[in-house]
Amino acid sequence: MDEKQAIAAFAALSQETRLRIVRLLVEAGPDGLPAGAIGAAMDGASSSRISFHLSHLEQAGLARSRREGRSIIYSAVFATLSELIAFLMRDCCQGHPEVCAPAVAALSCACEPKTEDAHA
Amino acid sequence: MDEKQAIAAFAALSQETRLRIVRLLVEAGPDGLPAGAIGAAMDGASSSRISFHLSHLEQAGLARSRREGRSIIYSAVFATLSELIAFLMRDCCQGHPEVCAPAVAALSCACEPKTEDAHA
DNA sequence: TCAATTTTTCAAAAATCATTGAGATGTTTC
DNA sequence: GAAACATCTCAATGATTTTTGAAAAATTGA
Repeated sequence: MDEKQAIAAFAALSQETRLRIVRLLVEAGPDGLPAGAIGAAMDGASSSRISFHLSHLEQAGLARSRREGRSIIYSAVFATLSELIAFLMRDCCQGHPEVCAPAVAALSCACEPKTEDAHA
Repeated sequence: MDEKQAIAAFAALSQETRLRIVRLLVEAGPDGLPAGAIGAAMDGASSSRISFHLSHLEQAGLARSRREGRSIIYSAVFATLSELIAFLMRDCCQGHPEVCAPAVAALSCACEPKTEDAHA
């Protein structure tokens, strides 16, 4: 991930509705959710507003879409999220392990850092 | 770090000049750099422009300032960067270890994830 | 084919953000 | 105290982003 992509991703995540959509899509997993359901989850925001934010997220590489019947299903692009975390760590760790280490340690989710020779 | 803080941090990082300033400050370490030196490093941007971006970063908790003689020295707030990474991981990992694990593995910086019982 | 459903597109209005330049503030040196 | 230095504040301007509402496209079912 280069600087441009990172900036686009940060911009996409710096808006309340979009950040909430991303969280929703991450929860939803690879199957994703139809645009309508996403809108309903966002205080029933107008369809054009949701469409705007969804295409913004897609533009930033954080979501992808596929048509299924008359619905359009959006799902999170986990690779981009992963790359964004890596970007942030690369940028922030330069000689400062005290930045990354706590973040990794604070990780109370299902992620187990692969400790077997993880120096890519 | 709550949603509001995360949004502020993402917004701060989603602007080229600010992202570059953050990188510079991270490189500079805890000693930081005077505003003038930061401006000089940014293609010699005008002082008011740099001041605007620096106070934006300070507002977002990503930088702090102290006066030293006639200079004002800015330095990175590593804790916020760390929390932002943790926020992103928390959000993105929910049941999806394949997101975090590669990011952690891709970590080619000096950060060694503390593997001794790091389940805080 | 017609009507209903789902979502997008588009243009206009509103809101927010970035840059500029002038002037103000605090600090040091003489 | 005056001059020089480093940075900030403020108002004006321009640029970008967000929201809204109306209309258009794609799909399904009768």
